[in-house]
Amino acid sequence: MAQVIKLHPASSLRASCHQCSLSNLCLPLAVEESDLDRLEDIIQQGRIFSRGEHIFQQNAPFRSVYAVRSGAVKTSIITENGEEQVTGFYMPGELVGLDSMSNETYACNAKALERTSICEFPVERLEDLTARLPGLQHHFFQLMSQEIRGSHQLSILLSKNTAEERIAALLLSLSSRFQRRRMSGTAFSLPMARNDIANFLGLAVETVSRVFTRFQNQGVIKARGREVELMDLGALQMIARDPERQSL
Amino acid sequence: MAQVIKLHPASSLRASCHQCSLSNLCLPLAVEESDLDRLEDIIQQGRIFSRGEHIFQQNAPFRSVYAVRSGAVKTSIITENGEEQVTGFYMPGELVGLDSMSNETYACNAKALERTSICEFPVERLEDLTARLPGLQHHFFQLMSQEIRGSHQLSILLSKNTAEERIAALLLSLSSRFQRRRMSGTAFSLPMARNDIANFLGLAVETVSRVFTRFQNQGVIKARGREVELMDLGALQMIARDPERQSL
DNA sequence: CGCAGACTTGACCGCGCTCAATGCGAGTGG
DNA sequence: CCACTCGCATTGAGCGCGGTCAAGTCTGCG
Repeated sequence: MAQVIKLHPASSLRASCHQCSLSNLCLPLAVEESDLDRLEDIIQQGRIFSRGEHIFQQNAPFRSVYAVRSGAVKTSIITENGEEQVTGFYMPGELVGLDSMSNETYACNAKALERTSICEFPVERLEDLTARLPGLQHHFFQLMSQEIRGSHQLSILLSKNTAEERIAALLLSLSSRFQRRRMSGTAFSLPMARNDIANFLGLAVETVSRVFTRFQNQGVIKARGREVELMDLGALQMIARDPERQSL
Repeated sequence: MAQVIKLHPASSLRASCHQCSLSNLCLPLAVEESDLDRLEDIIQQGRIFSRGEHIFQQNAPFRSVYAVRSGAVKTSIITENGEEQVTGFYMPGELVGLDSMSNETYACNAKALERTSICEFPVERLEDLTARLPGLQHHFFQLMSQEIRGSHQLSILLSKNTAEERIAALLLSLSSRFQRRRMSGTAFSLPMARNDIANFLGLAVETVSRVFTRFQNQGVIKARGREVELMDLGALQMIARDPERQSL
């Protein structure tokens, strides 16, 4: 079982919310510098999970929410008939586990898609803290609200859009999330397998594969394995946005 | 524009969170009696909306979340291409608007499906209060978390299940929500039109209609217009749950 | 080097969408 | 009271997107 890695003296780790390049994503701008110290006191920072390792498992007792620091995380639910449904992909700066805050147990599985560094927020102490820091409470309301809206967006995607539209939307979402981290928004490596993409988007793997090659033949993307290059962002946006697009 | 109705002296209105038969749905059991008084101070109670009237509109400045007291509410998003997507139906005791707490504006429209009574929670004052009452804060985290999970469930329904399974699941959801209010869980009147059901479930109206008649021919339900009677709950659960069901 | 898992490609078919017509109940006015 | 209309619901015919099944190919890892 992975443990908190202590490569540095505690003081160096303590300081890292301030230093962390993600702090304005994962943490609120609204949180004062002084409040940041209080937050850091309760956080377990930088635990490493290797590829395929679970961060938490469905139905395990709920203790913490988790921020992705590097790498990528996939969340999924095992339905009553034993099938897996991928509910989300989480990139650095994003919070995992907010959907479990109503329960005594985790509502989904969270698994590292690659070597991933995670910060842990124990909820019991977090709720004490949010009660004392109105800015932090507001931030958490915001984060959860965003999660709801994101999930609504996903529902729309799944219920109204074609395979091409769904995949274009996913590629654009990943693009903007890479770009937010000052990485290339047009050439990146997909952290997840085709299977996960298909499952997440409610498609068959074969369909995902076909759409990828179709996009490639149209010159919209280049893809080899998990390496993707978005050649024509405009075209992708057209595809994702406009169900009634005419040509190409 | 509808105004707060003042049929009773203020004192009578003031007391009604205690009296309200929904209080253990809409409000936390965790909230102490004494805290309930504080909550009541900030609530606008019992405003009436007639059928088709908006409770709030997408992109309007966000001020409040709303609890349904009687009637029913439909929320929807207008997408960039001008299409409507129904994101939820809200019954008495349920909170509307939680998906907007990350924003300065409402993320969706909320419309009364029938004559509906609504309690309003101004968020600015609510956040002050939740910061002082840990139980209330916890309750709101729970409510929002439930909303996320519900939306994930919807995503699964939309991405994995057939038309019959989706409709069976909706009927069962409505059934249990009516039952929670001590109303019949087997015979009720749908608050929404077929169109809304279709939109919500990502289906065509024609498909909804066909599935209703198919269910009826199988003796699983009786339906005439919006009046529905669930004849065989077990069968419905079978249909909703098990994609690999054999007979019937 | 060889195997397993991931990805691609092809052939076929069925669910659910589209288009179009009809049924039906409620509200309106002559 | 009936004729008319309008919105909503139902029913039918046809078809296309994407699922399923089945090979085949590529890739990485031991």
